Amino acid sequence: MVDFDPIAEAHRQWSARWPDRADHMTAVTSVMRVQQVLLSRVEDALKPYGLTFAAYEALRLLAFTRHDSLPMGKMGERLMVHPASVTNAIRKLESRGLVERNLSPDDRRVVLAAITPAGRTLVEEATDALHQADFGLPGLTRQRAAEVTLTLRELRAAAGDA
Amino acid sequence: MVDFDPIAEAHRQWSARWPDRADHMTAVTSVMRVQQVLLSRVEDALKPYGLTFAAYEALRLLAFTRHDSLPMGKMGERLMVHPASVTNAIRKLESRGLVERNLSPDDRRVVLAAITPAGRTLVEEATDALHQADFGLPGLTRQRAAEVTLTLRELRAAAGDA
DNA sequence: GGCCAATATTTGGACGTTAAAGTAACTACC
DNA sequence: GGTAGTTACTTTAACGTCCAAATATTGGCC
Repeated sequence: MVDFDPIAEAHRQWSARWPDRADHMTAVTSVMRVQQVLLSRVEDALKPYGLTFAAYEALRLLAFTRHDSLPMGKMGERLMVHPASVTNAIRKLESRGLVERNLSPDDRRVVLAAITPAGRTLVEEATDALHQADFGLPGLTRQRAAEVTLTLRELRAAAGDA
Repeated sequence: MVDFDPIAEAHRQWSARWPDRADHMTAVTSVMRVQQVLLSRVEDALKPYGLTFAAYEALRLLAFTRHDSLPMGKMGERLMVHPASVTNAIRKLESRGLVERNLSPDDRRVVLAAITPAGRTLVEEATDALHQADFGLPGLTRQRAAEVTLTLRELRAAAGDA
């Protein structure tokens, strides 16, 4: 616990000037902070495996895939990131031998990223670590986690996403 | 609405393998996504003023301050970011004449960042723009925004923050 | 068949964040 | 008073994200 919460303090400041706007501002600030803290927790758990969360997500996605490979573009869609971010993530994974890149035989514009056996082994270990860390949210019940997801889906909708 | 939600799809994948872990994973993923979308919306609104959200927050904080200035370290605490991030943000604002840096007369280790008249003018304009954009959350009621903040405070607590 | 538009990926640049190391200045204590 | 330790800030380096521009390949259409 902290004796001073900057978010609450900011809300106080806004309320004094724009009482009818403070709640939206604080909601946004809260999202930013939760993301920051959660990312930090998750990356702590992944550090022993030399993976960032972005790298982990890419690897995890490939491991889920039926044929262990996916076009770069599809990965960007699933991970909801810019194509350049996928290139960046896959390049590092490839240099560690966790992923391979091959041109698609059907369309040579397409690059297929495929997880290697080493990549599969690592991602399973890393997944165990994340499970043990409860994804940075120890103490949160399953049910509450599901409710949070619903609330955030509403927020995504309000922001024009999904 | 989108015809395919990557977060829901990911939840499906996790549920098939780790039914009792999927909810936490999805909650985390949702936070990351909401942050990404919200940041994008907010920065769209700030773009006409040449401000990023980080720069805006620094400027806004200084404008709230009694004497229009704050030590760099205090800014880092309030904004909940690393000292290096404050240095980075203030350097850019200073180069645009929106902020000044002065050594504290009391303690010459301390750098006081102070908002300039130009900075104050700009931050008020930018604040209006954010208000008009409802901080990227049009359609969300005040009440709902406040509820979201409470939920996120619970999440921060679960993650070990605040 | 041949040219133009659309699609897929990469490259380079700008920004934000953190961790770790370095510099300067203040404080405590013998 | 002089040395040791702490504190404040900056610098450097690594990573992630996005945008805009460049490259390559495919597909449509006259």
